[in-house]
Amino acid sequence: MKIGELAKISGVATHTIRFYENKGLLPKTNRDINGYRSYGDDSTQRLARIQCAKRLGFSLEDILTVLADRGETEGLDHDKVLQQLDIRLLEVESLMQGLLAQKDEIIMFKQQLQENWQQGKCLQVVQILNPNLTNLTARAFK
Amino acid sequence: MKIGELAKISGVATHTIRFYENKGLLPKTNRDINGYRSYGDDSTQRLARIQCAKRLGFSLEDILTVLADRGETEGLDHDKVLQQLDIRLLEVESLMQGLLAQKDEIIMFKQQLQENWQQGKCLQVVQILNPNLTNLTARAFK
DNA sequence: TATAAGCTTAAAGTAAACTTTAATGTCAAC
DNA sequence: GTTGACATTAAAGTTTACTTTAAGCTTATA
Repeated sequence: MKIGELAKISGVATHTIRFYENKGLLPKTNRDINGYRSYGDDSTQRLARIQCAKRLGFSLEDILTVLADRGETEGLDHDKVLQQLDIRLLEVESLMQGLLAQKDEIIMFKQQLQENWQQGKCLQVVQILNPNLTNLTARAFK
Repeated sequence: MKIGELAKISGVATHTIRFYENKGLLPKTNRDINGYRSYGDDSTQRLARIQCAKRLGFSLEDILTVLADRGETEGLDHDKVLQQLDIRLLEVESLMQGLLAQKDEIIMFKQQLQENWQQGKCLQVVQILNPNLTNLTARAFK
């Protein structure tokens, strides 16, 4: 399997796969005579694991650390894994609270705006908001 | 008022204030004879507006765009501002849904982990998680 | 008078997870 | 035999909102 096919199957772009290999997230794979990377089915699984860990909220750095530790004699500690998941859970909940606060703030702002345009303390802010704003992207916190 | 005092009052660090000035978010201010920046009370308001817009989820870029447009004859369009707020509201809700999904996934993962350690499809992933993980930071999506 | 705190600048560094570039090589099809 | 799709590399670029650094003035306090 060449890198393009793996990319299609896994849904991960070719350059991302190479990037992962560079980072050490994926092992160096065999090459065909022409120098092209040649993958087996285990590669799909490996990529799937990375995607899954990402969905759980772990960074590539975290995953890398783990991969580096593989092959050591010791197994993984059940409780410690649970503990890490709990830490992440708290983080996620905290993020959700932050977003909720922001949502409320926007809603309140909208209400005030609809009630009295051009007046009041919070409306000073309106004066710096402008209809031509674009590029609103995901920026949730701080 | 020197920059340090403004920083205390506004809760924005001195280097951040200079950074904002560089970006054009704050106007170039008067200087004392010694070259120090000298601020009036309007600066606190200006900073407060920026902070408020940030709380609503707008980026510095967005805010900058707006500030650049100030001084033009035309006022702001009530409806368009509302529209922008709605867009941001949708974004925030989408982010919240993403986090909720992640939370559920972690919880399910935990359950499976507690039920049967070392077995099952999802537990393959556990095998790459490791107790030494640190540096879990806010990474919610993709 | 000495020391510490505060001010000045421009430029580079930081984080994360890629993406893009450039310059080139290989393969399958028409 | 040429076109187009796919492969290779290392290195630099992207994004956002700062933070840090370096090297040097100025001011207030003891």
